[in-house]
Amino acid sequence: MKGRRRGAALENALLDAAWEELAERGYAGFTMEDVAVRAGTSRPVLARRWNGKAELAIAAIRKRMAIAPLDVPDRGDVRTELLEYLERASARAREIAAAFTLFTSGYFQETASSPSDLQAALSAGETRTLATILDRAVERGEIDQAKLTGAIASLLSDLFRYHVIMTFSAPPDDLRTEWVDGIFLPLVRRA
Amino acid sequence: MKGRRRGAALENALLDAAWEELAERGYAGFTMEDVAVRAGTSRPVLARRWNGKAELAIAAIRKRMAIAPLDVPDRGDVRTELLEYLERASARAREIAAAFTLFTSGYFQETASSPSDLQAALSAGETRTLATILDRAVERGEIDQAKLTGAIASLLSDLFRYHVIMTFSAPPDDLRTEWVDGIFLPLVRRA
DNA sequence: TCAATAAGATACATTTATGCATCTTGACGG
DNA sequence: CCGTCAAGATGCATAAATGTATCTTATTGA
Repeated sequence: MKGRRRGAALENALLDAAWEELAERGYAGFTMEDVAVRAGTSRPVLARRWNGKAELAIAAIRKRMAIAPLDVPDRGDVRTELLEYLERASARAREIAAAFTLFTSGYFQETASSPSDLQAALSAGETRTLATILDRAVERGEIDQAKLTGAIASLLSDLFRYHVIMTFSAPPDDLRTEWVDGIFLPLVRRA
Repeated sequence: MKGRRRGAALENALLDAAWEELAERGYAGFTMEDVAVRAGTSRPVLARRWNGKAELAIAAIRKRMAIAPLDVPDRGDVRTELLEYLERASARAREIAAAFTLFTSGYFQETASSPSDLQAALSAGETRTLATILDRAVERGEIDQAKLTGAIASLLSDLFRYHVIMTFSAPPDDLRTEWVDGIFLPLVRRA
């Protein structure tokens, strides 16, 4: 027996339990009951804090996303920064996959939103980070502004997310390197 | 009153109704009851043919995928063939999105498969089509075999599917053209 | 030390989807 | 023309999940 938890300590334990359930079973198999059991408590405790499973799931994902900030500092070199960006994003692969099951599993049918809204809602910081890296690279003269069309500017994050969504896991190191050296940089490098 | 349907005619009507439900609500909101009502019949008629909603949904998607074959004939030019490939694939956007909601909404948790199995199961023909186009292009000497790494060879279909999954709609014409002319061909063109 | 508050347990009603059993009736084949 | 079989309707039992009300008890703060 380790006593009775209260306030923030309890809430953290509840969100952690919710996250583990989400990561293991996806939003489809996500139930308040299972979360309560895993957290060693009962449903009313959850019901007092969140209205329904959707709210709980979002709160759990948000907390988890906040753990690993995605900002990449200026390293003086695009390639280094892009690889670092992909590496950090990879640490969030399971969070992204979990968030995705949320949107395709009925949440979006209530809010009438499509999964791309997830991009705006949860990974706003992610795309901003990439944009910042590319802006710096343009300033340095490493890449050509004119070659940065919309499709190309989002190419790396698109490839990354597609991989995560399809495999439910992070892209391996060598694949990330291939994206950067074999695809992205050749397309935008200054002539 | 248009009389009582039987056999194959009835089965087609059931699968069509199931497909419309899937496309409208996604797998999460997909119920046998709703399908039966839409088809103008009752649940036992469905239960006699399929065991559960997963089987029914898969049958509906399969039937739908079979409508528009994806083979692209030899046009003598890669660019033409790639654009045609993307155009035909676009006609299937809703099918792909619907299939995807199926896999992320609980079906895969029963079968312990990840969404990439969907790729293998449902769009095997799709990737084969692209591979065929690229093989022809290599033979013609239009693109460089050595440049066709794994990530690049699947680049177009990856971009296409990512777009479909995120927006639940087909990529517009100009975006497809940008993928081909602005991204893919520059990467693989013979020096 | 004690009162207030919230954690935790338990029980009940409700909702939603499903499987199955039964029964009537319409359509097709011999 | 009629018998057979399946379509279609209806009802019931079940299972899973949720919301909520109630009650006990541990913990915190005055």
